Amino acid sequence: MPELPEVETVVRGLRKPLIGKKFTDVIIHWPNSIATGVTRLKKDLPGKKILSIDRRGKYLRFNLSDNYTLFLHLKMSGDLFVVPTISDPDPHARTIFSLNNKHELRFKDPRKFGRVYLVKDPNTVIGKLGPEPLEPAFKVQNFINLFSKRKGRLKPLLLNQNFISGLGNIYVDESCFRAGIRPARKIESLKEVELVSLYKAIKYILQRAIKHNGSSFDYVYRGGNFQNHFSVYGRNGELCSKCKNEIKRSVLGGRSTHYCSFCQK
DNA sequence: CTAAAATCCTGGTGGC
DNA sequence: TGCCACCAGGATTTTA
Repeated sequence: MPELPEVETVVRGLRKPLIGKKFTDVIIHWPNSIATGVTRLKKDLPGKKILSIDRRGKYLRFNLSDNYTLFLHLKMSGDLFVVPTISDPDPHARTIFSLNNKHELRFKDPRKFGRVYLVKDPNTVIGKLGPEPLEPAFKVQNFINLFSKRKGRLKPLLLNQNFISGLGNIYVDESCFRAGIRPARKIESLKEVELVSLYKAIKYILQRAIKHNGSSFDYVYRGGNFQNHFSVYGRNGELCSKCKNEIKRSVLGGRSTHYCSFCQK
């Protein structure tokens, strides 16, 4: 489900209720989601204190005491809530992290694609991720350099987390629209001036989406409203806001793709 | 090599 | 109302 702006929004919301708390237990309703093993998680997590929470790509990272790191990936339908232990049970809560203050962190995930990792070495989880698009150190020249020797279509490359981290289906389509580039463009055909505008578009779209607390959908609503500002995503059949031609939909890399065939070259 | 398709899953929607 | 095909914000693996 969530891409960089949604994960960032979740992280910001979890800091206040979680930092300084300790895990006391973990209840696992879907063992397949525990990527680093049910036994290890049950044994090693209780007693660990949450020192800080941040994000790397689409992974939430909990920095714990004793140099442990807990990573959560929400995949398509995951979400996280901190609620009192006495709250009504949630049928979609696949993993429940008990805390030492009569509250618990619930990993809600209807589609069960989400994953939990508890590790000592963070690189085993995030070691291969590409650069963070919003890091100040990530300059336009760094972005341009990424494209050398790359082949194929633009969109699948931007979705590759080892190329650049954090982008997903929505924000790739929106960024391509803003840059005036078709998602299906061949990498080799991209001019430097186009990569510059793509770089700017990605930063602009992600920052603006974070300001709106990300995007919400019917079945995963978390308060964000950037879905009301989509230019092309999910708007196939509607008219382009810039040129009034029809927004098209195609399938690229197995993903639904939205673009304006007039504005995007 | 690239690229599409299948896979992991549930749930909502729209057509008939 | 029921049934069914299809769709979904991700990412990896298999097949062509």
